[in-house]
Amino acid sequence: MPAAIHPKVIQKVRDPSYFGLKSGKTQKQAKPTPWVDVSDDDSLGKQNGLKRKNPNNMNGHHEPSANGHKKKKRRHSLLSDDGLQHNDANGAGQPKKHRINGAGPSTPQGSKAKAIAEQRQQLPIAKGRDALIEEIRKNDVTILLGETGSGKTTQVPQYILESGLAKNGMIAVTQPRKVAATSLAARVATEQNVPLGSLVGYAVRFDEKSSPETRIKYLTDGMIVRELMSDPLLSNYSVVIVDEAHERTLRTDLLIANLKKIQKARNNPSDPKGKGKAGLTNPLKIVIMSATLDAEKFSRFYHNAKILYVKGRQHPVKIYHCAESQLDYTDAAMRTFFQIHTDQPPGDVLIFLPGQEDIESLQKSIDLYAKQLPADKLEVLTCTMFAAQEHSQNNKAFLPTPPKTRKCILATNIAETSITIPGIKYVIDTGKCKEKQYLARVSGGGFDTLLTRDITKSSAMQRAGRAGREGKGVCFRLYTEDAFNGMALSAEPEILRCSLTASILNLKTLGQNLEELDLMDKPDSDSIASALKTLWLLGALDNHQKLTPDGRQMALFPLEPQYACAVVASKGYGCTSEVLDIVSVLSASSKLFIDISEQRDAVAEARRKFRHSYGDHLTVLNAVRAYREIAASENKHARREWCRKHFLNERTFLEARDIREQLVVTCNRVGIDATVSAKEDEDSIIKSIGHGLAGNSAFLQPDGSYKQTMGQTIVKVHPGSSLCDKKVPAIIYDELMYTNQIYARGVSSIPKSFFLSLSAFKQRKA
DNA sequence: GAGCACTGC
Repeated sequence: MPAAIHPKVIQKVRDPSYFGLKSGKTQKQAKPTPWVDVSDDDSLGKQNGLKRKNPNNMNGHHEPSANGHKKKKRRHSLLSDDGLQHNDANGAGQPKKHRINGAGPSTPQGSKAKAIAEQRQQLPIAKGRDALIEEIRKNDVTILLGETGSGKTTQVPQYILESGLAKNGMIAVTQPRKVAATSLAARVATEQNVPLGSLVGYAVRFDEKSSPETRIKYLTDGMIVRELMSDPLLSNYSVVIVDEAHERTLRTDLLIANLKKIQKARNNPSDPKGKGKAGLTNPLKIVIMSATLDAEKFSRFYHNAKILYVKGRQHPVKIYHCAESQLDYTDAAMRTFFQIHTDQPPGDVLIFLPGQEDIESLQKSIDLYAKQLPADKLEVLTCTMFAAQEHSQNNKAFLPTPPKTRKCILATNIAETSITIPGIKYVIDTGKCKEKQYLARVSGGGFDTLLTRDITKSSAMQRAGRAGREGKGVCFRLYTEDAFNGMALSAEPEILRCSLTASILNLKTLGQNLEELDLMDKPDSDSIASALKTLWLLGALDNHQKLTPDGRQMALFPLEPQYACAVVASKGYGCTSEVLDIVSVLSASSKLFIDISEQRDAVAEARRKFRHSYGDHLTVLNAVRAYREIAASENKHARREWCRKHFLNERTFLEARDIREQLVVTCNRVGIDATVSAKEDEDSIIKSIGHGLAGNSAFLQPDGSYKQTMGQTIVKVHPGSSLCDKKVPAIIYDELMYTNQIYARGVSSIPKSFFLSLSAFKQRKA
């Protein structure tokens, strides 16, 4: 047995005959196929809602198989002569549904871009254009339920613009992700035949292309929530389109709640906060766009707003479920892959797995077995894809598949929404994902968990859909149909499973209290109490939960409140420059230190060069300083090489540089001199950070463990930390993460006496 | 002594 193989792989590897590969020649599998076909040939994927003929299928309160029957009847009763579906007979409690396909022609733009105009007209939504505009004209709030490929995100803003519905302001289209906002804006600018940034623009963090002529603006949900802080009525916009609302990101939820408030104020002339006070003459139109499932919930939230439905364009995907549940999903995935490989026509395979560890071990198993395939078979090329992996590695999945080869991509959720890989014909869905969940604890400040769990129905549908982007596809689910039916409909909204500290701080600057806000889903009181306590500890709120002057400053920084607090505190310690260096790296989206499992020793060796005896925060500072020195003297290529050699992620440095610039601007605004440097006074730097992380601290116990200062939890220093194995009297940490144990990550040593001075400091303030 | 899905300002 090859010595290089990871022990976990050996455990998973079986006799090749297990899936029908024997001594160089292929044969029908020895084992009966474990799959049960649940879709009939004429309506592929119907039961899973991938090719929905009935919009009501998507409300998902019933099991998919039962659903078709029950609701079909209702749908027919909704049909009327004008080609729209009216839902008048269904009682007041039910939201109204209209089908907008099949009405009215649309007007092509300009004669030059004829091809583009034709393309636009081909989109499923084009037929419903006039009906859609009419509904938006008549109603303050419209819910648009559009499937993948309907064209809603690019077309609806243009229809609204062309119809003159947004005469008095811009049309905002919000997106949860930056890439979506920028690329959609570029696409729509092309369709309008204008330069990007003129009539059509976008605004995302670090990047904005817009001008006074901009009428359609794509922006991230985070961006518009920030805008809310300086313009609480969003007076620049006359239409706000919330796209991908079903994802229920924290920021989308806050936006949706505020939009309700804003609309009431702006559309009601007698409201003192509305027309009169703000001098606004333009009422606000809201369009909520959702891909699946939760449309009725949005409708209920907005006083039973009408739901419009538009069909998508997606190739049929045939779905197979396992006959029995699988104990080992990586092993099942491997058997399924080779079944596809031996029995099915050419086409690339995408396997969804929960995390990096599974991906790497499965890749090894597949590669090992692929070598034993008979020569007349297609070659197997495996690619991996996960967030922590270098970009260049992730991008390999996009390269065209070489001739006589079948590509097998092993990916996490990254391939579910964020990235679309072309050429996928087969999807293997393990039914598992990892999800971060915040466990609020009023004492000790709560911690994150990151555990493998079952996916949701909408996630399963999304994964299957990845096989039908370019043609007919097949999806193999490594779980039974019963298991599918038992899955939750969609993921819990983010607001129910993350720390609310930052949101509460931001809302406070708007004079709002989260617990009083009319939210679609309200977080539990523990979560709110824990966040309020943290903000009080940071000195952002006083004893009456009122925003302090420091808190007002903290809210202006695009940082976690803990780090914003550290920046504000750094003014008193004279080390703002260094604190900015550290917090900008810590708030970058990817980690600075790269871990490559095969090169563990080399990684540890390289890391030693930056290691600081105080711990991880000053280790980061050392790395930043070293990079800055290299960057000053070396060219781009040498910089990249230096980063590679030291297992540092250069993209993190570059992103941190952008963040730092933004923080400097904020510092200047609130009167903090960002150039003040502590030079070698490292104690000051740690103390500044300590102000932010005072709630995240633990003392060494006589038995050598660390116990929280604010709670009873025993925490372990994460093995990736520079302080792992070191015993120091007191530590502060960036976060607690529960995986197998409760680990403190991003750990620094701090003098115990600091906490005494801190409480004195707090009393002085109170 | 052991491991980490994905976003956003």
